[in-house]
Amino acid sequence: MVFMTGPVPRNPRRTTALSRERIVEATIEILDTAGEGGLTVRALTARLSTGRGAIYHHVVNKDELLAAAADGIISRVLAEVDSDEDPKRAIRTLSLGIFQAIDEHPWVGTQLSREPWQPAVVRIWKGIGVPLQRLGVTGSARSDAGSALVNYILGSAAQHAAGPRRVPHGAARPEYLRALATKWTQEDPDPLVHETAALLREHDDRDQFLAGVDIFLAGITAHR
Amino acid sequence: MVFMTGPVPRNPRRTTALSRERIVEATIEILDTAGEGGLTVRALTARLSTGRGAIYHHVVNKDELLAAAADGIISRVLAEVDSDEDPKRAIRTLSLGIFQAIDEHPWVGTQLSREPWQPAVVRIWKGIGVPLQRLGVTGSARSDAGSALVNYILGSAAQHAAGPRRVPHGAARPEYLRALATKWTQEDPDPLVHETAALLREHDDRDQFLAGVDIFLAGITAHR
DNA sequence: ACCTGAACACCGTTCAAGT
DNA sequence: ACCTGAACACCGTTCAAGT
Repeated sequence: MVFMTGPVPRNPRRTTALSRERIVEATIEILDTAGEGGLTVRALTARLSTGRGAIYHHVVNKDELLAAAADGIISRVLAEVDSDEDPKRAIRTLSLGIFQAIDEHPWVGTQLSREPWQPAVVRIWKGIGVPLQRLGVTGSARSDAGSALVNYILGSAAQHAAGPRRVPHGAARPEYLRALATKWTQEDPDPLVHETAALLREHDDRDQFLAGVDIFLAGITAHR
Repeated sequence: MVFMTGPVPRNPRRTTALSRERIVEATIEILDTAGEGGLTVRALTARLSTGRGAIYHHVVNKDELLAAAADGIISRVLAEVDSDEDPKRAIRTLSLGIFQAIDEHPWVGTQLSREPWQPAVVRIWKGIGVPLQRLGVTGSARSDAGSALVNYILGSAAQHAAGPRRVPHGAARPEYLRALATKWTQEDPDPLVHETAALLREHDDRDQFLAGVDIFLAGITAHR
């Protein structure tokens, strides 16, 4: 005979105590595997084997959670950039690092466009500001140059995260781009659209992103 | 004595029939007055004096509604740009027009970053492509330049819509920027951060945006 | 102090029933 | 064909009750 004082709990109890770090870690795991739509307080508390209200003891709301998760990714990227490098090279390395991080974690691209003064974005401003200074750009010229670069990076990141990133580089990709190009040319007889559509078929997002960074660097130098 | 066959309907019946145009119009009105958070299917159908399911006869879902509303704003902006103008001037006019539209309708800034091939974004690509062509930029150089400019514009728009735009240019603004600058300098002893914070106090988002467009134009010319 | 999970006040979308 | 509004399957957040 079996004595039971209540229903068997569905989730085994945690072995480690809850903490902000553990919660953010689990948030990143869910975002990476299930995407932004998959991040719900219910999914998060299920994974952490805890009650729904528990996370509100460590974090004020879901927005703070997303900002903390994005900062977790971005701070790792920035930690890898060598600050002794040639300034232009440092800017290219930094930009590409952010681009690649967003390619791997598309939800970061969306998140960075949501709140300009969240920790991750301030980190990027600073990461761009240092090499610009070493490039000899000072005062309001540095503000302008920094703002231009940061907004370009964040804009490319968001567009890439929402679009081509979702299509793998494998078999499905050329098909997807061809369908898109066909749709454009059917809707619009303009030869400009036709030429753009043709280029779209063989373009690479990463290369195009880096070309944009170089246009910027050229403009900053010419501007002086 | 009064005969009633049922409860009095809470909303008076519409005088005009429902249509996609009327629905998009009402969507823009709600977004402008109540913001993105205020746009719910319930609020929309209440304003249109109809049942919740009615809009699904004209529109597939809420995403399509947001994309159509954004396209309504952007197409008006692009219609005003004079295509006979000097190409560089046309690019500045177009960029500023989009920036100002997003300053007035911040929800557009958020929406444009959500889906790269929505009608409003394709319209912007084309609007930038034409003057670039007239500037003598062709082939993959035009792809690169166009992508750089569009991503810069959309990135600036999203950041502006989410941030300083929310603070009016009146009395509250200097206070807000001073508080932000103070927060930065307290958290970080780096002199670079201090200098940036000082510049932040007196910076103007619109001017900084235009300075970025000029850096781009300089870079495109230098790049050639 | 920290955690639990039911309850609350919402969502977008569907669909049988009406006109 | 178009519309209605109840019903469905979710949300994020709160809070009394437990340990």
